[in-house]
Amino acid sequence: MTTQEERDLPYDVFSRACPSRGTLEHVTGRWGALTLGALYEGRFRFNELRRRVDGVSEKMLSQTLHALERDGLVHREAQPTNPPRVDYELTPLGREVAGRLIALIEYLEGSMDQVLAARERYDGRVA
Amino acid sequence: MTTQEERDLPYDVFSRACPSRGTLEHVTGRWGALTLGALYEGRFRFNELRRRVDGVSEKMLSQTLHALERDGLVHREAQPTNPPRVDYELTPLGREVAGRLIALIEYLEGSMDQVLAARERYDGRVA
DNA sequence: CGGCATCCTCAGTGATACTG
DNA sequence: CAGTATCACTGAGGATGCCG
Repeated sequence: MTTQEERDLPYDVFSRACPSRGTLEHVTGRWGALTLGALYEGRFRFNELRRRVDGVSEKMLSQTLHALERDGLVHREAQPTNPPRVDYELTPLGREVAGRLIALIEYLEGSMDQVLAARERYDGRVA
Repeated sequence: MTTQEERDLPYDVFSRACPSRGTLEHVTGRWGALTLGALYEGRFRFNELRRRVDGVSEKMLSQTLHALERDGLVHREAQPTNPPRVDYELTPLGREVAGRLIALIEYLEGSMDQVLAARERYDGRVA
């Protein structure tokens, strides 16, 4: 078995100081994951995204998009028209990352029956 | 292209009310992701885990493990000895989930050069 | 429409102490 | 060793208002 110590990668997310941990949090964070998931479907304007990611506030979506853009996962394209039009889409890198995230999300969605059953068992034992 | 509306799954994480969103947050949350990642390597005792997940507090690790156990992703095995000995390991379901998470993490770790470069470009444009 | 600035709150988090 | 309990604090995040 490969232990963590043996991995010895340049960017080890298990280390507190590694920048990869920050990026992982942008990607997997509450709104990051959902935003990437939504963008995996295509290219969207700000308010379209906002509607797709149910519950996200304007501020958090804006903040999330900035973080992802800075990390090179999302491309922002603004047209200086009036009214302004801004489109967001994944970069090739973002697409790779989002793809893996989607695999996780879809597996989880498909396993919710198991999860819910486990919860009932757990709560039954504790209660 | 498959739009979100067309998916129409029983558990849609994009919906605010869906329980899958809660589980996704347990899995991808700050400590959840790292804990699952660590447990993917094998079976560990509480304090062993604590050392592997750099920076996690006792309280947060405990809380994280409880949430993952409740969701049926982690199995907890306590021996009523003295001193007490408790081992944690992934369930089969947890192993599937963690595997997909690992794929994401490792891709991200391997792409950090790109990410860091993107950040410099971004910061350069803004500054 | 697509934001940014501000204020405010409370839930997530860490530190500390204690227990079986 | 493997936690639980308590407290204090920070910052994530929501609400509101304004602007190009």
